[in-house]
Amino acid sequence: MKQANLTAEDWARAALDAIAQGGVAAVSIESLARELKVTKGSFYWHFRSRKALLQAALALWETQETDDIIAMADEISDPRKRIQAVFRAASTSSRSGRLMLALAASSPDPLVAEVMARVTERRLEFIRACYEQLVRSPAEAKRWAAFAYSTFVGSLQLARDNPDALPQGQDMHEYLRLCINTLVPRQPALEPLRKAG
Amino acid sequence: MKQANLTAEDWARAALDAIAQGGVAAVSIESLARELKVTKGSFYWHFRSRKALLQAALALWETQETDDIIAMADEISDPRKRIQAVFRAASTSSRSGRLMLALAASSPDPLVAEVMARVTERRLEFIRACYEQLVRSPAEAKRWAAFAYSTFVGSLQLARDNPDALPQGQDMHEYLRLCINTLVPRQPALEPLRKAG
DNA sequence: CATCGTCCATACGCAGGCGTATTGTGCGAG
DNA sequence: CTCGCACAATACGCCTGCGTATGGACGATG
Repeated sequence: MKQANLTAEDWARAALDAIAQGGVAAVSIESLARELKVTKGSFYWHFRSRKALLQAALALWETQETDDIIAMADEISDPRKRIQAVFRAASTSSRSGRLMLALAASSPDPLVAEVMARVTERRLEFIRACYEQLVRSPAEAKRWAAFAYSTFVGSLQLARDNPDALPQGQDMHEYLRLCINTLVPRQPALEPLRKAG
Repeated sequence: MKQANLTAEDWARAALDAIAQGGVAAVSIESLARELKVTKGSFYWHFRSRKALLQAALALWETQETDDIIAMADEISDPRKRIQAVFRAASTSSRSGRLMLALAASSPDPLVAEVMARVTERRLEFIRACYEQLVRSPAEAKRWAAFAYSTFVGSLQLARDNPDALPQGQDMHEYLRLCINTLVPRQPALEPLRKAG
């Protein structure tokens, strides 16, 4: 009937679920034990401490996240389509977004901060590389990458906290199209004019 | 030498500081008391419970935030300059940004969720009204508003967690200019072409 | 000086979480 | 069968935080 023996990864996955739902602070050994229908005795056989559990959960998240997204996007050669694919992929998985936002929110925790910094760095670098083929200078590519990533993260947050603010259904597609079209320059040398203000 | 008697607002302000630094979970009466050099006895004279403190802090934040920003921006008549002003204002105050992100991260808490939803709603409505004068249809205005607000929130988060990702110093101005120029259509009827992909 | 209200300190009970120590249970190997 | 090991339950001490109860300290007021 039931899976008799738990593994360390089972605990790590449960921890990620808890994080997605209530943040890192919600990762308590005893509450996870209740959810897994066991007691602390089980936990302390698999892990030395709560800190070790968090490290395992973060490691699991890091590999999952990077593997899934980078692998998926690396198969697309056209840089424009690659950016679009990343955008669309991340806009669909709700849990993945919640998880990432919850982790980003726990940046005071140095354990989390280190992993988050590394993951964000890798994602930004990926996007930046896409833009390198679309704009004139490396500095421009960096700016566009930060711009696009910011929009992406912010949209996730808006979708989580104010779902009514993001147009739903058919209009959602229009919204995505607007973002993508705006964030992906059409000619290699296109950048907005500089006479604003 | 010292302000002998604390007020309820002193406690609320301290709570906001704690939230900005460690999230809502970091608001503990006893730690705040330590910081304020008093004991719990003081707190429970001013407030009935921790929940009451959070409510007061949230109320304080809501009025401060809306008053400051809306009042500042309402004096600018040109919708383009108004959007730019909001963007620039929010990009400068570090504490304000941290605070907002910390609150957004605590959306599971229904107390926080309600306030956040209301504040975000008001801000989005403000931006949407600006765009109404810049684009053709109301639906477009809503999309642009969500787009711009997402970029804004995401930039805050990037600035907090990966300050190196956002170009610093002089390049920071370039980044802001890129975002603003891209996010503020120059002619009333301008929207990106629809033949992408 | 006596008294009262305001503001805070002290002391307590209680709950929940971390980590440890000890004990139990099932199962494969010999 | 029994022995040993992987896995889990139980019980404990400790800390931290919430909330309460009660007792000052101190200034205003009469």
